[in-house]
Amino acid sequence: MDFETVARAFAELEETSSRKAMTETLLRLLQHTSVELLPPVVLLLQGKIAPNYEGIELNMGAQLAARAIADAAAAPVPMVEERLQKLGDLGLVARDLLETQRASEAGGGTSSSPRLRVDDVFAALIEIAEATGRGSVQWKVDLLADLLRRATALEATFIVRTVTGNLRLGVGDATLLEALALAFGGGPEARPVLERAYNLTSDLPGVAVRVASGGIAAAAAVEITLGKPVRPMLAERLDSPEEILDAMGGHCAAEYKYDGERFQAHLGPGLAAIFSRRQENITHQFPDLVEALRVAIPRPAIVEGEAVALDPVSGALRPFQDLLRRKRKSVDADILAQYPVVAFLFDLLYLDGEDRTEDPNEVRREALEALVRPGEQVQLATRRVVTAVAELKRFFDEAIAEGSEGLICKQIGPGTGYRAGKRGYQWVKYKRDIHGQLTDSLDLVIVAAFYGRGRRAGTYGSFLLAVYNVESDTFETLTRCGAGLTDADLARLPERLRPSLLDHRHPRVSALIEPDVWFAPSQVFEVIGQELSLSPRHTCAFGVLEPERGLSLRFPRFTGRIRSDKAPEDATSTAEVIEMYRQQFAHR
DNA sequence: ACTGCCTGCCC
DNA sequence: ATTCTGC
DNA sequence: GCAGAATGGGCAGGCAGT
Repeated sequence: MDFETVARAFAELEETSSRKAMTETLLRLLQHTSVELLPPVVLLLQGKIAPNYEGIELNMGAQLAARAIADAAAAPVPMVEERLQKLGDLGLVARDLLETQRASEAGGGTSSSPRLRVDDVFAALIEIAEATGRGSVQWKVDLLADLLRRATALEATFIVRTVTGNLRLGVGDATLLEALALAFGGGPEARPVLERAYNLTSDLPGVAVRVASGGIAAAAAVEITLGKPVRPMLAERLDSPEEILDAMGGHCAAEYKYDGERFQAHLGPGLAAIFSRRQENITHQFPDLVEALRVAIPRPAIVEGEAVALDPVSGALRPFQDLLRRKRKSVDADILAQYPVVAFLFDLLYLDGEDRTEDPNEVRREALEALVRPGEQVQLATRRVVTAVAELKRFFDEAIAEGSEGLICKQIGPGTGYRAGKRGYQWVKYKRDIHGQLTDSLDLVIVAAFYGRGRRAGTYGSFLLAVYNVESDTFETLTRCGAGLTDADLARLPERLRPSLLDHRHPRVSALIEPDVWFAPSQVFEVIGQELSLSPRHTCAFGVLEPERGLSLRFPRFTGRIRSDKAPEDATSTAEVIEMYRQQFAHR
């Protein structure tokens, strides 16, 4: 199969917004794909080269792709960057530059190289992924540049986007499953069957091959397998206990929401694997946990929990940032001692060869409690069934006091099986955003901006925001912010900010980050976030709490309010943010 | 040997 | 992670 | 409400340049 066929379908998908029409396009593509080619085609549609749990990475992103585009189109890298600023998409830059180059060369030898096949492209991507060691960065760039030279401008667009992990077709797993159901399952009725097969195995190319060669029956026969990660059930968010109990039907099981890393452990004879929320195999990060889980869970099982960092001295729970120290390739005895972790288990998906995902929530929890022999490193998530708003509030306060983020509230009763791969209101997270003594939001000064990508091409994508340091009369950066901005906001902001545009950093602004454009401090954004963290990149209170570190905001977003009533000097101050940071630990 | 840049992946 | 938008 | 695409902070690890 020519890659051009895939690229044409991609282009059609990109231009379509109707989901129905997109599914039709996908259907046609899939029907023209042989079973042998189905895995690469499905993976390319997912923008991947392997399922997540296989751990194959390109280790090539936008910067290296830009170099390859420059090579292939015989253009200087700055020209690539200049086009990127305008187009907001490296794939479009590749198309643009290659078209220009080829138009100018058209008179010369029109030796059209042989067409790229899907296999060629896929094999080249795998080769890029496999390149490591000295000289490998340049080798990756060379491989991609070669591929782009052999590609049409349209093909290059999607090759580049695949490499940068940003396909932007409007096609996700759900749309692909719908199309697979139509193509090989006999109709839309097959979708739930395929969805289930995917959610239980995290292996979309595998599901595609199964249904294409064995029909719907083969897909229906898919089962949970030890060693293959199940796609996790996810929670929606609500902000008040009233809404939550309402959504839950008056009662729910509330569990502490620990601020760590969610994991799924697969334990069986001769097998112990731990997967992350996105199905990455992270077994190597937690050798101690693997051993503790083996001891605590003596039977074949799949359990889910949260791994949380501990203070090695006091044993108290530590913030998420501490856990990140564990995210490494090799975890030796020093790291184990320095960054101990504890697991809080909260679900059971599989036990003694049996799929337990259809069991109601409370049945799974009871089975988990009966199964696990808790120890120092393996415990059960604190849980309480609540039936009243006041009770839920009290439990929430307890959770915060004990160092967790809040609660996950779970529906109980008939029909509350584990909905693998779904985000819904069967589980609801309840957590609090930052709130200081004086305000429950932050008023931050826009000091710079970054050009937008994708749908934000041609306007700003995010802003660099600062607090006001009263003593030094300077503006210190606290965070970038791009979430919460509507299309309307983004449409009018450039005009509003134009009078403040500067060539260089304003002398009263202190920043370590290099943005695309600078502004004289003038506009004030109202922003919320979950909590303040120590930051190596932001200058707010730099060096005050820790050497070489300032403060930043976790999960920042714009509230929609521009404080035109406030001057930059009326923004939240450095001192206030320091006080807020200290306040975070007051109730722990 | 040190440092900065880039990437991947947690949240 | 959170948020916005088109269907 | 779903699905997808925008956007955030921050850590380790690998490579390249010095």
